[in-house]
Amino acid sequence: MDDWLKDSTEVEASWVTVDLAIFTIRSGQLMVLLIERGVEPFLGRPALPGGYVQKNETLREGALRELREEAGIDGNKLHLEQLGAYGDPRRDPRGRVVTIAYLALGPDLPAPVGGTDARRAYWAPVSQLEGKQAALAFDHPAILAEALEQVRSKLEYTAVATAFCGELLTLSELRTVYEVIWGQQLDPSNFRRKVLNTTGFVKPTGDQRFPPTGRPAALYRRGDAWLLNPPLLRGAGHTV
Amino acid sequence: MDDWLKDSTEVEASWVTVDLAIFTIRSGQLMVLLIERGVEPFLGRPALPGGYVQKNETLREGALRELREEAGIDGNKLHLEQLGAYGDPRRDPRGRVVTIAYLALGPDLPAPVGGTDARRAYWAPVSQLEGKQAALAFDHPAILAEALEQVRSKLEYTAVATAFCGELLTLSELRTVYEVIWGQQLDPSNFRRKVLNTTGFVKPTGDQRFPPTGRPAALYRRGDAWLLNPPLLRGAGHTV
DNA sequence: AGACGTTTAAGTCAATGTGACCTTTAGGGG
DNA sequence: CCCCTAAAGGTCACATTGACTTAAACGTCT
Repeated sequence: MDDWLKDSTEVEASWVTVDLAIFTIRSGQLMVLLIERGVEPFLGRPALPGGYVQKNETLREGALRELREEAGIDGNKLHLEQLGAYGDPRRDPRGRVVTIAYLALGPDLPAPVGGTDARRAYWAPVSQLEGKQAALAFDHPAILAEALEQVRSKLEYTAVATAFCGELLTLSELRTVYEVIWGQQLDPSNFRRKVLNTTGFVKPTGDQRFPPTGRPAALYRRGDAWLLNPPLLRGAGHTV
Repeated sequence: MDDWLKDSTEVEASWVTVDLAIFTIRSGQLMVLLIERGVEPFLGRPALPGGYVQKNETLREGALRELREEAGIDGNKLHLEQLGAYGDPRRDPRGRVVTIAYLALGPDLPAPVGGTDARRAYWAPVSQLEGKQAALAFDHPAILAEALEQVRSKLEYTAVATAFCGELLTLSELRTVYEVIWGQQLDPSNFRRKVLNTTGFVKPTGDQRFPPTGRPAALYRRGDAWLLNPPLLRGAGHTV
């Protein structure tokens, strides 16, 4: 890169990486995808998957590539949005590394495979990680915390909850997403009323799904609306 | 920086900058601070203020420094939050430049002075910029658009509106912030009821302010609450 | 001093949304 | 056929909202 770009000796080039906070719901728990680092620094420590942004790719393309390489996940199937940039000069012992964190949400995803820089990849329950600041490498505890708050908050104001469900979903499934992520029970009847009265949240397909026991559930598809108006607030009420 | 960092020849170092979308309200209009570029590329074109992140400073510290250098504004007085990272490899003709956009909001700020890379700095009414995609340099039209949507949305769910007011504020001032940014009139009486019923939005001081005409207005201070529960939604209703 | 204009403050009321709870419906299995 | 279970649909008191009206507290003008 040309040196005339710099207008001060205090400026230096940086490495730019993307890190991914990938969430899914498995066996009734909110899970985040972690890797065990196969290279220094933090060799052997758990971390969020990620890697260097390459030449000629956008940040989002880099995130999609790492999603495929490190987690073996096809990014077209899930929701991907930028979370923010983390650039504390001391966040990486190797030097100035600015990372762009991405948030990815998907339905029950396949068991991941290890990638290039990772010994192995696995789903970790979020409940076991919260509070344990020391576990993850780099500033990944902070990134994970912000990602979690982002998810919990976006459930209220957007239809992002459908990203955790498959193409066809029942209202029970959707309600379970909220219950797992908010850690609080919701009234099934009121939830149904709220969702169906919010235009564009879900649209009926006419089909049904037959659970092992109980009345069959109507199947829905994601609607066109993204912002929920009015929002679906997590009130203090009804924590069982 | 050590070369062993790179794990692929496809990886390259990047320049990292911060760009600022600084908003204030002046003469009943939402204004954004623009500079006229004094260097290539886009020489002479209007742009958001910004510059390179220096060694040993965090991204936020870089944003605060640019705020001071390019706009002559003390960052301690205003609200500063990160908006997101923009890293399309074609966004800067000089090469790979990843910029971290920051959003800054403040009460009626002083007339700005030009800085190092800027011929001059000035407040531009947002209403004159919206839609005119060609005016701003780089991808700053997109950054400005996202910043605006962020502000409009955050007014609903957070107490960020107080950032546009001074330390002491009246409910009319606060309502005007909403009206200017949303471009829609609000019912004074209902607005008052909503704000005062939201615990922690504002707290009374006991003092009064005497306008040139009319009944004196009670003075309030910012409250402790950041998230508004329930939110203050901009319904379709009451557009004058 | 008193009437007036202006702005803040407070009150009314119908319509709507919410939380808690109950009843009915439609399956599968003993 | 009855029981269990989960979905679907309904009830009702209560809180919130939007539109509107009324009262209070200034400065100013006559």
